[in-house]
Amino acid sequence: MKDPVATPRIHDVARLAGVSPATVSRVLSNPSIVSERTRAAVEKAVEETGYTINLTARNLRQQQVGAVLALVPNLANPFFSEILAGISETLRAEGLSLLVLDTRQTDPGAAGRGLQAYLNRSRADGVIALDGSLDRSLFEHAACPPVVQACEWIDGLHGPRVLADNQTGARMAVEHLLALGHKRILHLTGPASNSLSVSRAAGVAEALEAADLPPAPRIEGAFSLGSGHAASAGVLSLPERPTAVFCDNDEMAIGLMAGLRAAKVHTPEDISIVGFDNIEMSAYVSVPLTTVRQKRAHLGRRAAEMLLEHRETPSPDTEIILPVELVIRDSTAAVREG
Amino acid sequence: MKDPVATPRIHDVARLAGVSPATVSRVLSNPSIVSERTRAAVEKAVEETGYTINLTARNLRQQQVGAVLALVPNLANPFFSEILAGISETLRAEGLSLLVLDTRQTDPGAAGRGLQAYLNRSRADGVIALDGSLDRSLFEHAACPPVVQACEWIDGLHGPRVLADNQTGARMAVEHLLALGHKRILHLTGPASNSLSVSRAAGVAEALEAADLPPAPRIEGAFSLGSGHAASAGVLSLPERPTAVFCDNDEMAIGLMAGLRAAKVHTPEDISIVGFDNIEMSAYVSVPLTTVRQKRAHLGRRAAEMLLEHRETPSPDTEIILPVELVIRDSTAAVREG
DNA sequence: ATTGTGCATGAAATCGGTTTCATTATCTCT
DNA sequence: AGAGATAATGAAACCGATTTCATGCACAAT
Repeated sequence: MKDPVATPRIHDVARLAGVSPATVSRVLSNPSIVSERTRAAVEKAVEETGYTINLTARNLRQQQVGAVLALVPNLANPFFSEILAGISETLRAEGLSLLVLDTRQTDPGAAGRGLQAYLNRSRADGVIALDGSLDRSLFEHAACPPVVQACEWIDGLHGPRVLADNQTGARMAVEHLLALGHKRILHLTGPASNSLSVSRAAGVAEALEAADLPPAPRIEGAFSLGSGHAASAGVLSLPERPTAVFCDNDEMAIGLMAGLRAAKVHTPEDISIVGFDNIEMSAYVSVPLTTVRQKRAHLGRRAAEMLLEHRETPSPDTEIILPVELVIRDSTAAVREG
Repeated sequence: MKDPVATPRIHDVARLAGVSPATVSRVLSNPSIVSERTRAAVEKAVEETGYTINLTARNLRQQQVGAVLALVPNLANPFFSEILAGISETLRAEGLSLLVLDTRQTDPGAAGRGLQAYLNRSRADGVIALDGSLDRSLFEHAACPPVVQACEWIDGLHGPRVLADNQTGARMAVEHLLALGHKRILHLTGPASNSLSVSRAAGVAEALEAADLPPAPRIEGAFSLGSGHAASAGVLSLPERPTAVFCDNDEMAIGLMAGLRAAKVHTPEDISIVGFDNIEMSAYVSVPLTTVRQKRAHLGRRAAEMLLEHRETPSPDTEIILPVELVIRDSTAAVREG
């Protein structure tokens, strides 16, 4: 007693259409080389049987996987998920699947081990790395598929990248504060080793130097609401309280504002605040946030496109820098005291 | 001149270890049935060659894909990405990959068509559907892998589900408002047909009935910050302005507060607001939001576990309802006017 | 009429594992 | 010692497509 509705195979379609499996395959993947008569017959047979191709079999034969892996530091962070949305869009147009892996998820000790298993040509045709804190050695294996770095980058790892113009963004933010008369500007950074923090610090330094001002003091955060909130204590305890803070992302900026508000320090009257990223929420908080806009979905799309190109013709160290723009809202104002 | 560093195959390992490919395969997937001597030899050979298994080949033979597909309505929404994180965690422990698809991404017309191609046994071993707005017919095909619905559910679609206790959550929220003396309570809903909106409306009705109050008037939103913001106009133009609003999610609640604030209507003095979900941001907005907490990561984990069980022994219509809890913050206060 | 050219197609090899089945060696029990 | 059970292993079939290669045929050119 065999299964009465076993899913049809290419062989079944071939028999019904009175042709060989090879011909069916050709109709499906390269119709132009098949005569019109046969093509019609095969298409009819496909229709009748409800045949759908077995991708695993095709992939095995074609030595590919049909999927791209995205490595994100934190899936729960909307910042990354919007980039993912862009990646997904581009991949889908190519018929590729998107695999997602949260790099912070494994227990720290085994983190490398766990990841390594996924960085393999048999698991994905390519990798988009959104996490700059990973070790380059993870990717420097023969078995590792082509990698494109997006948004953040990994120290010393070669290969194509697509980044936002972090340095210019930070410079514009600080220039905006300078234009408002601020001179004591604090930089609330991400983790010190993070590539974003580094390049944004460069932008901050650039703007201050041009204005003949000393380097900005820094407080190190973790890109999270909580770390921004926690930083408020540090900001307020400084001997010379800053009149403005540039934050490495909007979440820290929002957390910081919440902390300052609790201490009766108002934005922007008492202190101006600038963020980075322009997350959707930034426009809806009680003091809409001045920030630097990155086009995240676009960044994701470009990363995916780059990966597809890179697979065809491996490009050495192409680097795409996407422009950013300053969005001025209500969290920045002219400095009050001289 | 052949490739000097072709990736090793199981055959190469077998030759080096002086055994057959079959034995190598056994060592890799079922070591206990191989003698200790041979096992050691094979493991040494694996080590030396740096062999990694070709998953596509294994999957073809084993008639599986090694991946689970998650369907999300909007990848860029943090609400879903946190559930994804939970799903990912469970899958990863099983060695399965997580495929992600944004269901709103295809052009609306072809939406079904595009999705259909992914709802196929050759693309995934199982599906976790987080989008209740999809049509059940998409899943009612022989070729569709087992489906578990999570968070939202699809009208008329059978199969296991894991949901938050939406009705109780809404009831608790409204009971909280009633206890504060509110009687004119408005319900800011998601799209009318959304399964979450429906069951939360039931909870609202339940609470009001128990208090002998008429049904709550409703305004329909779209679960977004923008739609919450837009709803403020509607709230304020009502002939009898409500003293409290229960919102179907935190984002709408935050958007609504922003809109009310702009109209100089203060929370909670002038109007109390309750949200749903307890997104991280809710604790950091200027008036920390009273809301209903769902454990999203946990929900994701349970959904994945359910799918794994369901694959082994298809369970009919198991439904898991996860408890929720009320988180009281600052956006609700006793009603001022009698 | 013969040879050459190109198109359409089928037979069979192929991708790289897993699994069945048969075989041999080893051990146990009477 | 011989029969039967058990364990370890290899040969070959298998998963389901794609692709190479060979073949047959129609048509054009000589």
